[in-house]
Amino acid sequence: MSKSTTQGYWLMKTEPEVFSIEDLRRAGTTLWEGVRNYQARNFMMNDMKVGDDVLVYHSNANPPGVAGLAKVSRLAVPDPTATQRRSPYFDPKASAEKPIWYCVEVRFAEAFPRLIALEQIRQRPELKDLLLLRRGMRLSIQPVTAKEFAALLALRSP
DNA sequence: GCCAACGTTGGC
DNA sequence: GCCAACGTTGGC
Repeated sequence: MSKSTTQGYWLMKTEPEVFSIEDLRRAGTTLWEGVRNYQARNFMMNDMKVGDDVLVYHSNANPPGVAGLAKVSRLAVPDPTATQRRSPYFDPKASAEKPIWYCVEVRFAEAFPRLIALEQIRQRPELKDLLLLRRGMRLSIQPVTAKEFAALLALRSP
């Protein structure tokens, strides 16, 4: 895959106790630091474009679900935490010359009045193919189709 | 806290 | 390159 010219849609997981949609609201923008999985990194490095829509998903939460929306605001740059010795995301194999890890910047767009709960998503037939619902799916950054994005947004208000 | 499913590591 | 051991993810 490589960067296309069409609108892209993504789902990005975050643990709300670490960084929630409200944290993103306060920050305005943030580098999506700490991704240490090659497949997820490759999505950020190769495919995510400024203006792509991002569903912010709260994982390891009670209940888990999509908490809000963001937009990609900057193309991937080296993840600064990879070379910060005191960061929990420090990777001794990374260096300024060979950063290994990259991250995009995202900008807060909206926090949903109500979480779109995982359980609610499971019940929607039009979302049955969502990667998130696939058994054993742990990928922290996932592509979403335009139809799935629209179907998810339709669930955002009661 | 449990544990299934997955990714990574490292010995061979 | 195989694969067992280990660490992590994340729903429950």
